[in-house]
Amino acid sequence: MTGASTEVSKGDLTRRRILDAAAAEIARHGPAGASLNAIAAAADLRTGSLYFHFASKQRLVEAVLEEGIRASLQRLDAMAVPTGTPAQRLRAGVHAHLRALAELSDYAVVVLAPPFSVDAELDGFRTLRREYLRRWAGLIADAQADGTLAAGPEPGEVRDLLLGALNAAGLAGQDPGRTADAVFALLRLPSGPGTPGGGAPRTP
Amino acid sequence: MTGASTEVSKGDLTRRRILDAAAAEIARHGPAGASLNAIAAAADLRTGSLYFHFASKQRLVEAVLEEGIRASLQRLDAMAVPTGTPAQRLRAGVHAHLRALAELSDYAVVVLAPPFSVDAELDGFRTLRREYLRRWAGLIADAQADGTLAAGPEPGEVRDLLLGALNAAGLAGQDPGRTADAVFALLRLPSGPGTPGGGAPRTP
Amino acid sequence: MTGASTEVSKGDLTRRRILDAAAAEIARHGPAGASLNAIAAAADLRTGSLYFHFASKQRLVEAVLEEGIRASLQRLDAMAVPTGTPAQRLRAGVHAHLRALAELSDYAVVVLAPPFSVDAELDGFRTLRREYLRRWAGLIADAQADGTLAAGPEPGEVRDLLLGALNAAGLAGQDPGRTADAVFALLRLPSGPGTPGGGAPRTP
Amino acid sequence: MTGASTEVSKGDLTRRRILDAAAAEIARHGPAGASLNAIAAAADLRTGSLYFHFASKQRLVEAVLEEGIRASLQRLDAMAVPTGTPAQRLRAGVHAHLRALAELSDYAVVVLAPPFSVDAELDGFRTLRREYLRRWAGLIADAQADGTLAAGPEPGEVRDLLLGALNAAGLAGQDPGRTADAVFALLRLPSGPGTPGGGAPRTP
DNA sequence: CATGAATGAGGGTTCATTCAT
DNA sequence: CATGAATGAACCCTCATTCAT
Repeated sequence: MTGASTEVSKGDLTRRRILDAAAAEIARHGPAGASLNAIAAAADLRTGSLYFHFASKQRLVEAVLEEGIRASLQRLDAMAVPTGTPAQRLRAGVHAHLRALAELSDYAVVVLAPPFSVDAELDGFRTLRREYLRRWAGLIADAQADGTLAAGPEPGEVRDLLLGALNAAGLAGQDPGRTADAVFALLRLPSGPGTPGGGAPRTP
Repeated sequence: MTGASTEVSKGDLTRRRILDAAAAEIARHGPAGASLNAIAAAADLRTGSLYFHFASKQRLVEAVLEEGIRASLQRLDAMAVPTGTPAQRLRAGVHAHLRALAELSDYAVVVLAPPFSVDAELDGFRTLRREYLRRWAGLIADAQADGTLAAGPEPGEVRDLLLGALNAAGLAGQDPGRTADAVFALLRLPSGPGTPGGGAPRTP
Repeated sequence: MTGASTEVSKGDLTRRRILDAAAAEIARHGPAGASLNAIAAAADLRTGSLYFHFASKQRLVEAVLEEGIRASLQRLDAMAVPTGTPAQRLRAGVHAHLRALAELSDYAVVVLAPPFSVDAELDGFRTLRREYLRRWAGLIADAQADGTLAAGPEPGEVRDLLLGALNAAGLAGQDPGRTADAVFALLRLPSGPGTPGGGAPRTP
Repeated sequence: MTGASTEVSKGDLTRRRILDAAAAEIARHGPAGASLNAIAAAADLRTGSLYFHFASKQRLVEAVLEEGIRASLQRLDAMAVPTGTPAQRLRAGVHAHLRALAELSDYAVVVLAPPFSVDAELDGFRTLRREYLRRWAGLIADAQADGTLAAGPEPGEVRDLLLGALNAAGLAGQDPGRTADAVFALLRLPSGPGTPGGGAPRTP
């Protein structure tokens, strides 16, 4: 054998390079406008070599989308843990989402800006995205239940508005900390003692 | 007779058909992914004929973008008139924007979903868009000045968040009236007597 | 208008050039092995230009096949007219088929040598081919009925054997007249007065 | 143990699997249209592994052709033995050819449907094929000499017609026994006592 | 023996664009 | 105004082939 079981093979590294290049291309030109030629060039490969790692452009796009939503979900799970008050958890969720936007950059753009033709089956992506949205709806519902957020509108509606706001700021390149503060202020959330450590966690 | 100045010529009608078809194509596949063949087919023309009306694909895209932002600006001007309290004007602006989203459909998608490659010069579009954003920043600043909105964050920041929220709801096809109510509730705006006529204007 | 109604347009001429080039390519390499690049080059066009005249390679192949079987059927109709004795008509059919092979060359090869992947729908072709085979089965049945051919085997079986023999000779480039004489001799058909004019018609 | 000379090694088995898969692919899509990827997949190998057994696609095709003609020749040798009357030997040859068509299936198709691009050198195949055709010409000449077949046409001509007829029936999947009977009837060969054992040998 | 990974050439197809008619 | 016809570049993809492991 050539190494321990946790070793990343040469193929895995290439695959990652392709994914990164694809995320950048798709972020810039959309799924339909993204060029495999450009992606291959950015990954330092000939175009045909992509097909050793992904069966089609469609599959490559799908992998990028999945990767993006998977990483976002992971961040949300890590921060918005089920302990704490609804307000605390809501604030943590906001921070997680903004962090994902900032850290995943191209992947986030791809995932979050999808009016355009994510038309195909993409089942893996859709499943993960639904899970992400469901998680958020839960956070919102709890916050509505204890009065942190206005109780009238449906949780799904509120979630769409909130994520829409966060995405717009994140895609525009706003600093996550500032954005979080602004959102909390607009929503009239008490900013003080809710967050452990007395302040909003910033991205490192 | 081909004379009277207010008459819409055959050419103008064709131009409009092309614009509508282009807006739909771009909304579906993005500027890069939109096909002139498909646009021409939807407008009941041969592809080459497009070039009588628009000098290039770039110019056609530009015209669609301009048309979308122009119509949005027009709606904003018509509703958020400089009379009334800041709160009233803010509420009117929200209604105008949601209305534009609902009524302009494809054009709105094109204008509002812009991470992707609006790469070229597009000066006309950019000028109008800047004007639209400036107008909104004004509404926000006034609302912050009288306490309707939290005063901490910068007006531009707030505007991006607010429009981001509205766009997300609008693109998702939410009912404008419901969305407006939800937004006002979240922002803790008094919903009652602020709006002339005693309630939120709905789209007809 | 630019000319009389029977005029062949520039497009029609190009279409014919493409068909001829395609027939040659397909005859040489089979449908699957035929290259649109090569066909376009032989027709003095760039590859993409083919698509103005044919929607796909599949459609082009289909058109070649149809053209070949159509021309064969036309020759059969012209020669094996329903007057005359069964023997006369059978002999005329043989001459017509051999003539088609000789005159249509590439088209004939394409039509007659089809073990390979004529996999798609090709309805037009199949209909014409069935008609051609039906016509031949009729000729054979009549010849069996009056003793010209042995009566035991089914007409369809005999037709397949006979056409198989003719095709093999034709594709090998044998002279049609010689081949016809050989076939008649093997089948012990009286060669003399059966053919109007006292002999087998030769290709000019 | 890997030793004994009659043992089939693992490599030989793999080689056979490749040949079978190649014959099927070529039969379906022609030599030019056949894909090494598909062949490898059908043989349960990665594409690159084919090159351990065959130096190139060309060589693989050549091996399939050789195998097909070699097996046909072997059958002809086994049945059309130089004892017996010319008529008996002709009949035996017909049976041998039809049997080869039925039993070799894909290999037979590949060998017998050769308008398409057997373009390369393929010396082994050509030599064997020439031998096969020479053998047949001998059978025919003898049959012409004793009046079993019409004496006019050249033996090579007759052979092409006869094999063309048999191939057409064989490729169409006709039952070998029926086909043989039909051929003998059409050629007015006495069907009775000529065949040893009093009847046409059928395929088991 | 076989695979994983890559390559360059070519495959069929669609693209935006041009221009004579 | 609009079309028919053509083009060259780019598209996504598959090919046969190589070679280190």
